[in-house]
Amino acid sequence: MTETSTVDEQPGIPARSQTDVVIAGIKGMITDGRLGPGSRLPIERDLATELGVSRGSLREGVRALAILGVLETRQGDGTYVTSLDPERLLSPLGILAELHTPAHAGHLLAVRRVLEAESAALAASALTDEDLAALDAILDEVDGILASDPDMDLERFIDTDTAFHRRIAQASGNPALAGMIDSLVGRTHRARLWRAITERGTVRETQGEHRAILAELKAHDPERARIRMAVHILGVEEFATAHAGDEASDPAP
Amino acid sequence: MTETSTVDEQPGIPARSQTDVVIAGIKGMITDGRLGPGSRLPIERDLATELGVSRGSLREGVRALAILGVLETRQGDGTYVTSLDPERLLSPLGILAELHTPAHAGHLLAVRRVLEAESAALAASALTDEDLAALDAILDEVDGILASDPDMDLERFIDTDTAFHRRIAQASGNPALAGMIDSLVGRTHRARLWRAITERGTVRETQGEHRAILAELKAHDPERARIRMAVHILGVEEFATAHAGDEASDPAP
DNA sequence: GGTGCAAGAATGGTCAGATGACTGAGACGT
DNA sequence: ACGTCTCAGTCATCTGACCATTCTTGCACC
Repeated sequence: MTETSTVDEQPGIPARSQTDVVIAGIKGMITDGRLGPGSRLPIERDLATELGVSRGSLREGVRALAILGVLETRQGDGTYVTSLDPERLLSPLGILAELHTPAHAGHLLAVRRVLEAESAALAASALTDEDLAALDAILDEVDGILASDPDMDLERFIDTDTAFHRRIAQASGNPALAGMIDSLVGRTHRARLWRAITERGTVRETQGEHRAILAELKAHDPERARIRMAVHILGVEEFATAHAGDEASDPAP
Repeated sequence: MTETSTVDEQPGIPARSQTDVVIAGIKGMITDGRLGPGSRLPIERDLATELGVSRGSLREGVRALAILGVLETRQGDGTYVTSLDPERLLSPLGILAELHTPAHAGHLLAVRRVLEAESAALAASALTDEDLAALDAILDEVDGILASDPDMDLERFIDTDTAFHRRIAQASGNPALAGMIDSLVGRTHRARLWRAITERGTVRETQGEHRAILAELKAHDPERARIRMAVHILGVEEFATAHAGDEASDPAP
């Protein structure tokens, strides 16, 4: 049985399954420097032999690491280590945004509030005129959407909302922070669409709050930007906390 | 070819591979309410048939969702949806802590600083006498470790350090926040051990800072606790940012 | 009737082999 | 030099068989 020999070869790694052997083996290759960002792995057949597992088990382990953003497979070419950037490694965080239970919506929004307030504060000092013009353009587009009420394109509104938050997060200059916010904001489309549909008034309110945030960003005032962003998200957080028992009650700003 | 029929059955889901079909299919079962926390999935053979894929492809998809904390498989029993708690869904975040490149250590620490400062502030209002006694016991244990210098058990020191931060995060009352901190703190053992070994002085300094944090927590002063925690992590963040090019230079407080 | 144990059924875990789909490199033609 | 085609290499998928683990059920004993 190859499991015994594999455990012997890697003392301290309690391998519970062959797939765990694969995951631990590849992670070890990365941490010990044999593989780095962008490295190509040995072909499946050879790597399976090296790790003492079947090709099927190897594939299961590779698939797991792929969804974690560590590896990417290219059919016909090979399997590669990704850039291991925060954006890559944080993308699985979106599953939390998609699948958490309604009882936890408020908790998640509280985390977002903390992160996004920080990113707004950092961005206030870093935003260029070009960035600010781009943010202005996003909000101008929302004005256009609002002008077509009652036939507002709510899908488009959600997209602009996401773009607004994303742009600010990127301007923070911290890729880990931006990646985290991106994952938390970008994958809640369905719930936010639901809220926009059921509570039309929040669309205008959100736009007003976005304008207030942008004004402080333009003033390059970190603390005011932080406060504006925090209160923007706090409204929705309180809504979510109050409606934690409702079906699909996971709103977002 | 089953891929075509599967795409037809789930319009709007651009399935790129059979495993993607599986992942999207199971996620859909969760979001549309057919499966909930703790639910048992159909057996592999039946589920593969239902989704129109082979058992091997089904397994790859299940494995991917398992490592994301969405599913857990029990041999001989079946495959289950997890509790979908933040703790579960955030555990994959630890991969970021393990595999990010040194260039991003400072970024990650900055995120931790924001999150942990917030958790300290929340905890300051929520900590019970029992919690505070437990935190005191942790730091007393560290005093014992320090007393055995130069034969300090650094592994033990790292464990107590982790326990201290974890206990505070849990006391915040926000499981998403606690889960995130847990994932970011709990999986950086190797790098923190390296720092403790190479810079013995930081062990005493850390203990001093932990004592200061605990004093503010005992005083139930959210803002002072926030500041103490922030400056505690800021020191290491600045160290990491200054040594971003060094090998294994990912320290942590 | 209650308890414990063994056997069998159910189900996930693994492997091997075959075939299909895709990619990149090299050869060839213009 | 550039574009196109071919082929070898490699991942993607499927099938079938066997192994390992867990749970359920039946039976024996008290």
